[in-house]
Amino acid sequence: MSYRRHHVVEHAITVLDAYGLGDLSMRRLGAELGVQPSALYHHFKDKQTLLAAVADEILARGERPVPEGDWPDQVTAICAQLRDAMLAYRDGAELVATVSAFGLGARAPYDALVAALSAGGLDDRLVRVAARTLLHFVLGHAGDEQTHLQAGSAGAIPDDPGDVHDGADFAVGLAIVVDGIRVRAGAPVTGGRSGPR
Amino acid sequence: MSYRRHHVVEHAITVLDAYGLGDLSMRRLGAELGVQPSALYHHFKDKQTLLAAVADEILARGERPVPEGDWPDQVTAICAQLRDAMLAYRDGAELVATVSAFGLGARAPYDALVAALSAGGLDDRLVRVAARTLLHFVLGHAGDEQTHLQAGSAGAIPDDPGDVHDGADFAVGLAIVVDGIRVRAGAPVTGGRSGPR
DNA sequence: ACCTGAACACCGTTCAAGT
DNA sequence: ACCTGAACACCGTTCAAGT
Repeated sequence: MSYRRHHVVEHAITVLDAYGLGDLSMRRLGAELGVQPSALYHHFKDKQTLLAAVADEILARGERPVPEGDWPDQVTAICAQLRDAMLAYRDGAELVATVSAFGLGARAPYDALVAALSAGGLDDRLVRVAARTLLHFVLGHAGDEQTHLQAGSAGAIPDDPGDVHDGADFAVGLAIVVDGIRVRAGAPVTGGRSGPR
Repeated sequence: MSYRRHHVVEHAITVLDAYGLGDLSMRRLGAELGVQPSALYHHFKDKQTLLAAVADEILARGERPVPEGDWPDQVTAICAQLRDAMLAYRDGAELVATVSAFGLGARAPYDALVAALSAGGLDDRLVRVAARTLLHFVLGHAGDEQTHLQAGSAGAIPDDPGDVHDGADFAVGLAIVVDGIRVRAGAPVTGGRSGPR
């Protein structure tokens, strides 16, 4: 819809990536587009709605085809894609988390997870709980990663618990959740090494 | 420290619970305490620091002794306590999530989880990743619950994916994560039913 | 140590009016 | 349909000065 509306979303992403979520204001956005702030309210009912559109666009830009395979492979791929999409822009994870906390945007990843889990034959209740649990992990972990990533290239960060936060940590955390779902689905647990102790 | 500082935190919790995080401003807090907003900066270096103190106080108020038992029992109890503490005050989950995203507060639950997992004999790397994964699940789920809980007693909420969000969903999600940790630790998976399919 | 008063540099949102 | 101009009701933070 509306060439102008899409243009606003695109420029909002530019501002977000350059200055961060805290500096993404309606006034600033209007000014940079050469328009009064009030003009933006012709395209978006409020700031939340604009942010939801921005989040959805960021997620859409990161979209990759879901690979062939069983549900654990697909779920892993969807989660990795979601993480990559959020980390691709400054404060991307915080933005998506904010927006989805209000129940506004970021439905695509949820729907993709539900589709993969359902096709895997899990029952509906488990599908819903598992999809949300995966999402909570990915959003939370990506938020942590981004905080620590951006702390390196900017202001100080306090003590910090947990330390590492690289791709390897993400893979381990994700494997924990996927294995947990496997167990609950009654599937054999193939991924985990089964005996350091 | 400082009788006055603690008094400010206590009143901030009152305001939070009555009007929500969006209405918890330095100016309003000052006004209700019969003090200029600038006076608050004698006790807290900025708003983030005040919010971190508020979050920590809310978590402290929800503290319960960790029960005897093996690590899965202890971890489950710690997570349930954390959830209850956040749900006890309006916007409690959102507040704790915000604050811990900045790496400022909410270290107590993380430390408690690390202690329980370490005592369970898991290796250090797994302990850290597992603790964060549990935290992401609990914060995310509690945030969802609170959004839907408060949507009932106030403004409208859009479509909503995932639906249920009661204590039972929390238990299932938590069991998924705990089982996943069990698998990775090489422990026998006792909790899950092992065969609807 | 704790607080006041005043200022600085901002916000989101609404609304009549214009083209 | 899309935008302007002006206003309303706010923000967080700093800082000299007071007691």
